[in-house]
Amino acid sequence: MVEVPITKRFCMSYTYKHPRPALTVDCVVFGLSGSSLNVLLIQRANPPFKGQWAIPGGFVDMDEALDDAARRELQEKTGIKNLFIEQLYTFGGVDRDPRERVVSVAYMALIRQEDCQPKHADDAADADWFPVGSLPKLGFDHQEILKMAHDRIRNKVQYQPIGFELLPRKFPLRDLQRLYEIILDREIDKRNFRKKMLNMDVLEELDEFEQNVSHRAARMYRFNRRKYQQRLKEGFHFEI
Amino acid sequence: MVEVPITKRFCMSYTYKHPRPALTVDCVVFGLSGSSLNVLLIQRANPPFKGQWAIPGGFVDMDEALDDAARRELQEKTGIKNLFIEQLYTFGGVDRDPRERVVSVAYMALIRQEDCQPKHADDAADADWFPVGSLPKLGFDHQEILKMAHDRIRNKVQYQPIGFELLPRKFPLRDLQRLYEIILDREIDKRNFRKKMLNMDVLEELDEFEQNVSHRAARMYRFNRRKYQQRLKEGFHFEI
DNA sequence: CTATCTTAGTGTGTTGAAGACACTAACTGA
DNA sequence: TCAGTTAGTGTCTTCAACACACTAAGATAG
Repeated sequence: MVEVPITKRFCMSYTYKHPRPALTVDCVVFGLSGSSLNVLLIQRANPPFKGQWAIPGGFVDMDEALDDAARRELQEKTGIKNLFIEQLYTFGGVDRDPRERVVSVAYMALIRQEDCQPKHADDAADADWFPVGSLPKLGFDHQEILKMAHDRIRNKVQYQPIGFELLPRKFPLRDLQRLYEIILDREIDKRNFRKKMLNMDVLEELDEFEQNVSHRAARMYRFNRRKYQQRLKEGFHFEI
Repeated sequence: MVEVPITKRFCMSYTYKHPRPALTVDCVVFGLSGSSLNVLLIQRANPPFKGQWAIPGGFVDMDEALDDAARRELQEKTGIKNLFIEQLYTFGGVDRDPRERVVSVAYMALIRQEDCQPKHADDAADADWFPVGSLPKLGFDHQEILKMAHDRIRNKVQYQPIGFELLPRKFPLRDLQRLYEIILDREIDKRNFRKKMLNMDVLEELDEFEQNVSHRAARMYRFNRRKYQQRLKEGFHFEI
């Protein structure tokens, strides 16, 4: 069971008694723009699937944990450091990659889209946001990964306060409601939504209001993580 | 990105330009006995952690998908072929294994415990069932894996009909209730339980009764997967 | 065969949350 | 000051969750 690289220094190659799959992380990055939930995709600069769009990803270094690899990858692609990530699923079909066996640990990340200018990494011809409703054809099994991520966010947003990761720190309730409407793809009654959300008592009512709107300005709120954690301990469950 | 083994035939070794972690699957196998939820553990025959208990696992072959590796592993350890498995999480901390970097895809399996005689594989000194409430000290990060599996089954049993995987095909409602009481670790009201369960209309009422009991015999039921699938499409949600 | 023991099997009332629903308040700009 | 736009608010109905206790059926022992 013990396999040690026998050559390392001089020829930079690594030898094992048994073959090993390559290990990568792939990240489905969600962002929210005015009216749609979006995914960050990169356009592949190299074969296979050259020119096609795919979700960003890369190899796991030997000295970094999986989460760290995902974070690094995302920082390279988006420039953002401390974003919300969560492991999604590991895809290990034998022929996922036409070149060789590659096992990929997929992550999901949520990001405040306005904070982020997609960067063109050197392995990408382009990088851009696409609404989840109208995605281009994707390379590899990324369609499947994306579907799983979409299912996951749609589910999870309903019982964990992860939606806030997509909004600015301070937001009017209208925007929070819109977020849920976009992700869940259904209309929500304004009064019931406010009642429920405010009753959970995890939002902080601020003495600030929207700026530069040509109508009554809405009050701003902020998610209070401290209060949320505390309420969790009291047996509370976030639910929308 | 393209790494091809350069030697293969003669010395049976595999060389890559970059180092690769070893890849394993580990399985948390749950079974139900009279009064407790149990986990199948093996006692390690070799270092590291020799003599300590651990969850069964092994290396992923190059020509098998991850799920297949988990199934194979389980068949080797329990002799059972078609059991319920579900991918849990992938553990990839840098120092999980003292020998070298090992990334492990953890699975959860549910099994009808009475159908299963744990087999002593050659890498195990022993194999046995332990109640989740009183586990021995475990090697590696298996404590953490097990906790995650336990959390997962406790959650999932409430909104997916996976509990049936732990029971014989035909069972009295009492046993089903007991299953939930054991897994959720709380008492459930008999009338409410029956009302709810039967109203979901996914159980088949059989014309069979318990045998060899010294009191009124309970009617037997069977989970009807076909009906369940059908009801799902109608927008139904299993919930207990 | 009768009494006792044990578990199976059943219905109702109360309470609280979810959801449907429409108007007034506040601010802007012409 | 009037028109336009969005913010912000309360009540009623309905349905599911939960609490709760007795009768029915079969087995066994005297």
